[in-house]
Amino acid sequence: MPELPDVEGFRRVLAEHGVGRRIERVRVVDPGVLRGVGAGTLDRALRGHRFDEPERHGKWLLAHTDGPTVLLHFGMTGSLHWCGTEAAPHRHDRVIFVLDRGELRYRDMRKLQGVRLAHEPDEVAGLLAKVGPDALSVTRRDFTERLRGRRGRVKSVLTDQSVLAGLGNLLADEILWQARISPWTPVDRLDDARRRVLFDTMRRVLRAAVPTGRVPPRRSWLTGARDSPDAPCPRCGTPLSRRRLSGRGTVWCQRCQPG
DNA sequence: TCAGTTGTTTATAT
DNA sequence: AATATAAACAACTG
Repeated sequence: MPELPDVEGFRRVLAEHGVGRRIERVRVVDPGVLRGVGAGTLDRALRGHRFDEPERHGKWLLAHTDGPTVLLHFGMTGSLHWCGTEAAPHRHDRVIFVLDRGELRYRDMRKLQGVRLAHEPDEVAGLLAKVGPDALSVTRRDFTERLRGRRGRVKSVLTDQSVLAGLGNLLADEILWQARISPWTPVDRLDDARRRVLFDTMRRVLRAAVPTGRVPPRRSWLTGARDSPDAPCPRCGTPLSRRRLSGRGTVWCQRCQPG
């Protein structure tokens, strides 16, 4: 699930239940999700510290404390939950931050990404060095600059986290469908007007999705149709087209998005 | 049994 | 050098 709006939802969970709370201990249920840090080190580094206001950058969640920072990435199936200590364990709880009030649980079925630890701000910067500007806070000027001079298909560029951070497969398809731009369009063939439409549409889709904490399945959106195999375009009724683009299942409307 | 899945990295080819 | 593609990672569903 996790794309920018999902991770923004996890940030809110952490902001609501974690900020100001003391970390009593860290229970690593499955060390398979730890990246570059061991269970003992993680626990010792965080014990006694309190969570500060968290940040999100693209699909990364930065769980700051008054000591180190924990970096969470949710891959395709991760999530973050708060619950009381007595709550039943979930099969896919991998790391549990035991607080002085309840627990924050990093849950993930597939373990494609995981949990990192940064002792210093420089270490955080190092881990995010290759990540582009956040899709929700990037300016139109910066957005345009970053698209200019790139080649390849517009969808591949939009989902390239080093160009722009936060857009995944669903969001990219949705934004391009709403902007009436074919995902197969070479990005260097977009003129100023089309780039502006793309930017405005991206912001509109993100702003609609973020409060829901997901990419919402709406009837009037492509998201509401793409899961049914023979679904028509919600806008014009034309049967939707499906094909793989850079290895990802891609859905678009040939009539609304010519190219 | 087989294909597919909302992410990222790596190897290989162009 | 930059892009494109496939595979790998791991777990599960239809």
